[in-house]
Amino acid sequence: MRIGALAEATGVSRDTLRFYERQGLLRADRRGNGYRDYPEGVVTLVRLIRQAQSLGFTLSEIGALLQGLHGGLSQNEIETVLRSKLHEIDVRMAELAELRAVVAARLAAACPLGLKTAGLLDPVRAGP
Amino acid sequence: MRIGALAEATGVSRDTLRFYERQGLLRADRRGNGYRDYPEGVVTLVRLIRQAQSLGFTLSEIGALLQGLHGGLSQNEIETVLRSKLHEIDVRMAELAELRAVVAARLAAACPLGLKTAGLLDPVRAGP
DNA sequence: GTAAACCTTTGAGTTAGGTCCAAGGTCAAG
DNA sequence: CTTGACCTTGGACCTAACTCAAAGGTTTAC
Repeated sequence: MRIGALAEATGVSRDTLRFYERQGLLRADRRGNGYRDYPEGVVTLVRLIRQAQSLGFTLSEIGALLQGLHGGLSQNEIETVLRSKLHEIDVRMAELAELRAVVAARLAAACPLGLKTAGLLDPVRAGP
Repeated sequence: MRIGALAEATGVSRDTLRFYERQGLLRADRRGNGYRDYPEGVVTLVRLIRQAQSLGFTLSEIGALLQGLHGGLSQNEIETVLRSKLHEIDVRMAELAELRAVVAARLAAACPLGLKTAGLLDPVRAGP
């Protein structure tokens, strides 16, 4: 698969794909003429990168994860990386749940406002 | 409250606090000598900003939300903003749950690898 | 054989979100 | 009345993650 097709298939620009390669996230074989030739499954990989990214992981974090998955690390190291990512995800999810509760409470309270006098953006409380 | 105390209380640098002010996220009164004087509740506000930020909201998104909360928008507009934020949070949470499943499945499978031959980073499947 | 649509590289520019620094004003303590 | 810890501004600089442009090689289509 050449870069144009990959760009087309993933919605990620050629420039960005080349950028990801420089960052070590993607790898491509080369044809005789110097053109990149992406291996099978690269579309899925690019999609995973974008997904992880949209969730706040940096490219270098993703790179570390992929290095593991790519066989550069031992079984044990891979597990460690995955476990720590899992933990991060759980933390993020908990934070999101918290933020959601704050926003939902504000919404439920129809937000009478008094930003200065009330506790600004404290979670809405029950009692007086 | 002066800027140093706020920085101390929130763990956010003075420079960053001034930056947030330029971005319209924070507001401070001025004392006779020109020093910023932050109103009550600002610590909570800064913490909320950081929290939202850590979840992938941009400063300008946060700014829009705060404009609403700050009374610049009508009750109705505020509700709309909050509802749309709530929706975004829900989408994010769903995405996170998905990513978590992928990573967890990889981990459970102890990731035998074969990145090239297997579907790279597809969720691990059951049957053949 | 030439035009269009691909591809290559290098290198500069952009945006977001800070971070640092210089030059200087303010204020409490000794 | 100086020292030190505050504060002010303006502007330069930094990293991440792109994005674009220039100059040129390759393939396919006519």
